[in-house]
Amino acid sequence: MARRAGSSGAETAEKVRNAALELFARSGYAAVSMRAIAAETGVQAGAIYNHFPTKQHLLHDLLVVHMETLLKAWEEADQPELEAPAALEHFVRFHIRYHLDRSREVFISYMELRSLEDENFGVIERLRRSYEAVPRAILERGAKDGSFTIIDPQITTMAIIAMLTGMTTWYRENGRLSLDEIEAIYIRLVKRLVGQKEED
Amino acid sequence: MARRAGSSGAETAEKVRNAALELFARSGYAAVSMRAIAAETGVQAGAIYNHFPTKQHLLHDLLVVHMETLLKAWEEADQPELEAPAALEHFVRFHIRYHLDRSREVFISYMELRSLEDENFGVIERLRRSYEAVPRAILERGAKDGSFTIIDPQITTMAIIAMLTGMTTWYRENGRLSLDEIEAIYIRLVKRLVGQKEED
Amino acid sequence: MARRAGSSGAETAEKVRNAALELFARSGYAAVSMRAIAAETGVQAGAIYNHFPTKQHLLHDLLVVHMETLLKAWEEADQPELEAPAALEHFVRFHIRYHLDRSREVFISYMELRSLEDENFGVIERLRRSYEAVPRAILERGAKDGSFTIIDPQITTMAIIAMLTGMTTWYRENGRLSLDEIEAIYIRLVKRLVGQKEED
Amino acid sequence: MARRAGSSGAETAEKVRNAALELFARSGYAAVSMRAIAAETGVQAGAIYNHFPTKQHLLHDLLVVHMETLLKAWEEADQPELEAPAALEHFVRFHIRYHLDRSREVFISYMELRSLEDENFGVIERLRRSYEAVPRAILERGAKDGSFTIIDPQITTMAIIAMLTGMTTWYRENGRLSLDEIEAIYIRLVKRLVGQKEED
DNA sequence: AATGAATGAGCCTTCATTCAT
DNA sequence: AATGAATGAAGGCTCATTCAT
Repeated sequence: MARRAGSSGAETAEKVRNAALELFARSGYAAVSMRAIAAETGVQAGAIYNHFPTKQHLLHDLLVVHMETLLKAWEEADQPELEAPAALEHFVRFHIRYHLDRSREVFISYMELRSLEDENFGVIERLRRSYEAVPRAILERGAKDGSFTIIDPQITTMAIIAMLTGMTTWYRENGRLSLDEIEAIYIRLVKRLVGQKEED
Repeated sequence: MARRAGSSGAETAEKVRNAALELFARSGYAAVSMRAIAAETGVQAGAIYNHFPTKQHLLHDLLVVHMETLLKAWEEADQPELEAPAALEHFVRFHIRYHLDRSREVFISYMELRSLEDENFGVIERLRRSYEAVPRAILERGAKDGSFTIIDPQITTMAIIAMLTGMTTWYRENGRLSLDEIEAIYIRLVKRLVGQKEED
Repeated sequence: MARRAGSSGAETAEKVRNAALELFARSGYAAVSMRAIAAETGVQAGAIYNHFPTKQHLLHDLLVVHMETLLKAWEEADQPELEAPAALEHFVRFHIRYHLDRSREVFISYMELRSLEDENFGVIERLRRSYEAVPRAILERGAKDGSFTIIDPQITTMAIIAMLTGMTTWYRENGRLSLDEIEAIYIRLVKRLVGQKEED
Repeated sequence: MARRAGSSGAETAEKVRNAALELFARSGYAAVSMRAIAAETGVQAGAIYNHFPTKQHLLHDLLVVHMETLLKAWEEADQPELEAPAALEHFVRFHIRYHLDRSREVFISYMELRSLEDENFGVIERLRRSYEAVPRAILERGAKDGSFTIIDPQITTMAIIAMLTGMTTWYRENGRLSLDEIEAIYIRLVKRLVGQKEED
């Protein structure tokens, strides 16, 4: 049998991307075989190669798309007119929601950097830096206008990102706290980190 | 030739453990072959099986030893008589130093949990919980005696650990800040997270 | 898009034949993929199957066409009225020129016989025998009329063909000797093989 | 099962070489799979890699060993004190006997040069030139001392080698002529090519 | 007549593991 | 306790071929 009626290229590529995302997140890039991805996608392994030239390209593609989507999502969410405190809160909300929706992407984009070959690694690394620049800029703005008392902008940025992203590790839909509650707590924790007085 | 003069069993086991640690940390469990570990150790692959029954056991062994050593190290470092604020500072220092010294163990103990088969997974997970109980207990002590204003002990614990451990990701020996400086910054950040007034 | 404007069926079949010829000669039948032939032709692999039912048919077609063209070319070149010595010289000239022009066909017709499935093999083998009969008949004619002193017609025939065909292995356009010079030398060598006195 | 009692490394390597030789000669390098070689050898495909790092190395090894054995065999057979005519006859006998004994090696050493990667190709090409230098030197010696009347030493050399080697293509043990008879015929043909008077 | 997507088999190679030595 | 050779299963990828479009 060749192509089944009704299947289209773009559709398969998307299904492959999804299957790979799920499996890479669950078991790690190296532990997932092309055959496993194919099985999850509902095609033979060879068919994947009509859409991605190598397994490495597939990972790269996943990571690039994730980072670019993240950056674009922020661009759209960004409200540049906000003062630093409101901007920071806005960013935290955005980051939590976005990363929870895409926990698999987040996970592999942190875990599988080492699985990328050199050149691909650089591309992703640069995109990631772009994203880290977002909270950092807010921190520096708040530091300048006196609304924050930052200890060290660079380290505080990394601390905030690590703290927020760590959430994807343990968050469960039916846990003790609702997402809204968790979000509220994290916002307060971040305010403390940047030395902003709490109103409550 | 069987055994090379001067090599003893325990010595080889240790060299294997070291090689595996290094390689797992660099490339991930699934991406590292027994042959690669053997090559790094200076023996043939078959020889590893005189010391570890399977690759999975080797990983398990590494993680158990790491977690147990960490717990034992804390037991020795622990100064139960300290008040909560001093105890927290003590813990932060301990955690940073210990984790920086063993960044490879830390890394794989976070990354390769998923590579563990079910039973082994449980063992490590329990040990990890034991360690997380340490800062959590300090937080709760400080909350009770009024020296901290904790928002949520559970989340704050996870936040602190994520924040501190994240450091292993970007710390470089010759970076902008010395280890002492970084440590001092992190201590201040942690104090903020627990709502402790800064003396300085 | 289906067919590109300006391309016609017969045209594509010819381009495929040419590409296959080139690639089979360079790398061998088994080492050349239909995709490679398609790429060289400027179409997708599937398109080849509109012109040749299988890869094996393509090879067969190439060899049959080559042998038939060769035989037909000889039929046209043949000058039956020539005496044996002149006929032999005529044949040598013909063989060298023809084989040099079609070195790729010659090469694969000698190399890829083994890649042919049984039935196809027989067809080509028979055509080849027909061609070998040409010099052999000349030799026997010359032997009978006393102009040659043949040691053994069969072996001498094979020796002449091997000798002449070997040329395609090392001949280079810009070598030490021109084609005319090489031809002259080979004619003299062949005359020696058949025991014909040299006039020069 | 690991190793079967009684099997040794060198033994297996030799069996692999033999199987590969046979199969490469019969079907060509590209058409023969490692599995096929393994099956013929009586091991699993993976076992071959204990002896040869890649399929390409296996081919290269086969060709190098063949050419070196050939050169060494000639060194031992060579009788430098012989006059050119006797030396040539000696060489022809040697070449025919040796090439008939090793027709598979001869065949692939001519056919599979193109299957060698560049560097490997160079090694074999050089060895081959060394061998071609042998008859050429004899021809030049005989030309100088007047026992031969060579038309062109280079081309005559190639012609002789092509003629003799072509024999491996059609020789059958139970053919019309015995090996001794064929040999005698070829010696006479070669003498004609070098312009030596026949005594008989 | 051509494309693009798919299949199912097969390829070279590597792997965890075993075992005679 | 180590080597070296082997197994059997898999892994990434390619291939000849098919077929809906």
